[in-house]
Amino acid sequence: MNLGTLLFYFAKNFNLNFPKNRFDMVENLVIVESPAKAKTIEKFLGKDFLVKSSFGHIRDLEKKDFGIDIKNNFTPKYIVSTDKKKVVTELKKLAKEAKTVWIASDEDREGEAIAWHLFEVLKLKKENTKRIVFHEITKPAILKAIENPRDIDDNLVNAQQARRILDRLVGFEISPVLWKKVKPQLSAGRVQSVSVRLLVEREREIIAFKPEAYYKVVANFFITEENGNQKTLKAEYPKRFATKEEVLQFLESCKNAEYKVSDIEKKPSTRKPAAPFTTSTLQQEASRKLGFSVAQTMAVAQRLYEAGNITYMRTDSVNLADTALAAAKEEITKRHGEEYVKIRKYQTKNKGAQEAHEAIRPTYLNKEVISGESNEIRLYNLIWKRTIASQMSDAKLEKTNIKIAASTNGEEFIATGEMIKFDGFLKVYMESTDDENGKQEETLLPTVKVNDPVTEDFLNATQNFTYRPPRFTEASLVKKLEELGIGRPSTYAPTITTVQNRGYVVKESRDGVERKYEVVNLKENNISEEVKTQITGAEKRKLFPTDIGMVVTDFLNEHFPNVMNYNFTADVEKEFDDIALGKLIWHEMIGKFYNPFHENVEKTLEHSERSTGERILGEDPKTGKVILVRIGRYGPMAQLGETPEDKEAEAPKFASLRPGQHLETITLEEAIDLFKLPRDLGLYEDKKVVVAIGRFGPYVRHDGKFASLKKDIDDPMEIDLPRAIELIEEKRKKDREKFIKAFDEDPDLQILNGRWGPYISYKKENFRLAKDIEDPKALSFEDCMKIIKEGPKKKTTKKAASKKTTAKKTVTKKKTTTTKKKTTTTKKAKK
DNA sequence: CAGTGAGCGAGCTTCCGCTTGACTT
Repeated sequence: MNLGTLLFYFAKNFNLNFPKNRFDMVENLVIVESPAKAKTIEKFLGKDFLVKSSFGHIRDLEKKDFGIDIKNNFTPKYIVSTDKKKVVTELKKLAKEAKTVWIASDEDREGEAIAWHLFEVLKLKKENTKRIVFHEITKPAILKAIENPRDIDDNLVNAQQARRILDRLVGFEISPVLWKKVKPQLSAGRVQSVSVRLLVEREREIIAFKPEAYYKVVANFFITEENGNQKTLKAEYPKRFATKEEVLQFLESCKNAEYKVSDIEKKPSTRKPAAPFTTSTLQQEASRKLGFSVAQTMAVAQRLYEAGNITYMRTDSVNLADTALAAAKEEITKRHGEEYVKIRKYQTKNKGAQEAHEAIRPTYLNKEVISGESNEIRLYNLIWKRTIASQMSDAKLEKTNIKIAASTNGEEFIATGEMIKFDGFLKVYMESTDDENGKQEETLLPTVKVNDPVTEDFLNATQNFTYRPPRFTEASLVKKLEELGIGRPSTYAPTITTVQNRGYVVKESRDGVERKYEVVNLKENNISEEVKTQITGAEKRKLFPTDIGMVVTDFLNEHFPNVMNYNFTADVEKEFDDIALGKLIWHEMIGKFYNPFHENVEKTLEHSERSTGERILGEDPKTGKVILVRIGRYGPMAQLGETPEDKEAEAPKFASLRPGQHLETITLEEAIDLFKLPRDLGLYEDKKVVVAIGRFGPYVRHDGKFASLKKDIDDPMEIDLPRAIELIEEKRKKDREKFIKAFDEDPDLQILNGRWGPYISYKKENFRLAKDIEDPKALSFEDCMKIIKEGPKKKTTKKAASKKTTAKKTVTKKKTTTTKKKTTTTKKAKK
């Protein structure tokens, strides 16, 4: 070790641990939940306080035997989570040395439980342990908290234990029922199952929806203002027509009409700014305005939080600290003037809210722009605007209706416009809506008086269709869950991931379909008709329930209606509140739920049928055999012929459903088509060419080799022999190019061309070539062996882990997808 | 990488909430 490294080593340790851990005994140890919070608080408290974090919960129920002694008043068995052992050891040591331990976990049910677990696990003593709480990370709030310590609230802790145990019981008792009755590896839970139910019910409403046509009439007028300016005025006829006959009749009655302004109405109105962000509203707005997924929003917000730019991002509170209110007032006054300031205290409307934190806001409101990655800048900007706007004056608007009457039939058209009299908060921020069609635009109306004449330009009646209920986006599902009081800020994003991982839900974009609509015009007393086309039903990044999601939901609805009830969470929350108040004993509450629940589980296991979502579509016209669809071992499938009782009989034929086909909507004709494959196309080079659909989509097979059909270009039902030969030849060419070099020294060693460029293949392991290698053909045998030896060491352990039995295949698959996700986030972080 | 859908049985899966840390096909 040279002098430089020694000095560095010394300096590093001196700064971090030296004064507090080694020489001076720690006077005060403060434990919070989040490390970023610890850093901030340490600054406020000064030298006598060491602030550490528990990284959330440190213990959880054991997984074996539910971690609950059911027969013994549901006594929980907790164990320190493996990833928390290190933290616990460190905290234990520090707590032993400290004179006073301050437990400053959040002031809510979970926070109180964390405090209690810490007390138990760290073997703290009552005399020198103090429980403190604060809702905002400001110096006055922290100092005030230190002055007002209290004891751990056992009732609140019990409420949390009841919550935890209930969730474990529900999840771990119902999931195994699904493994037996539907499919292994499935899951059910108080939150996830209801989330899927929302999607399933909405999907069925959409399937059942029949659009109804109606006609809307719009008129375009010319008008000359007093100063001589000619303006156009667009007005709508307030009534809708159901049929074209009525439209024609109405337009006929408008022929030769003269028009004049018959009435002007002016209505003042005000608009208020939206409350500061909570987790759920941030996710919604970031989705609407920035196109973020909820997970993405949380990841970006986490980075902003860790950099000290915003307050905590998992919160259900709309409250702002007084210091923030004062800063907002100052900022707004400075930027826009005093008349734009209106300090407001918002109150949460959500019943389940626990409000342990502040709303999400910039730490320093005078910082309008931060430095960082582009998504961080954008999200911060959104938070800054929303926070500032929340403390600004109402916008004052004036809504104007101008009515225009036709001389022939006395009917009136209405032109509406909105004028902003005072912009107020609109100067900074405008909340978006989920409404897909209703994009309103500010329209400025011309200046007119009653009885002013107007001239007709044209009238047109456009055929419209009633719109089906919208599908959920991630963010709108979160909004709905929050309204129902289901889930917490820390679980919204993970819940959406879970239901997708279980295969209950997919997030997809789907193309719309063309639809024709009619337009009837009246211009210069001539009625003409035209037919136009529009695209309808297109979806962008929406959540769709899968067939398995639907089957599981139906099964759970039938057998566990109590848990699937949208009010279940709200109802048990009331009881948790009573436990927290000391009015109810937690294990009695759990017992009351559990006994009938468990009986139901047993009954279901014993008596209920296996659930496959089977639907009989009809008969195959060729063979007369039944055609049905159901969920099979490998997913949704169609079956031709009964499952035979005795083994002598002819076995049924099977075919997987194609992407986009669903158990509930597939027609008999579509199912019959599925059995038209495999198709024999003929001979090529004296060998059969067959087209079929496999696990990876449609393909042609020839001479033992496979070539995929081109997506969106080739149709397995239509493809002919010449095209198939084209694909086979293309595949052959690709295979030839794949091979770069082999070696006489060792036949196991090859250089190949892959999807990610050239790579070395050696005994079934692949090694990437460094980017600076220009000509892989020039590599010698020794060069390759060197690359193999220097290849990533960790990889071997990874490989070993994934080389388990085939039964584990799905598990390893899941693992690789999560690691993929992780790498993309780290990549982003680096940028 | 490519036509699976039977049945047996071992051993596994699974919940919600609180936090952050990770390593390459």
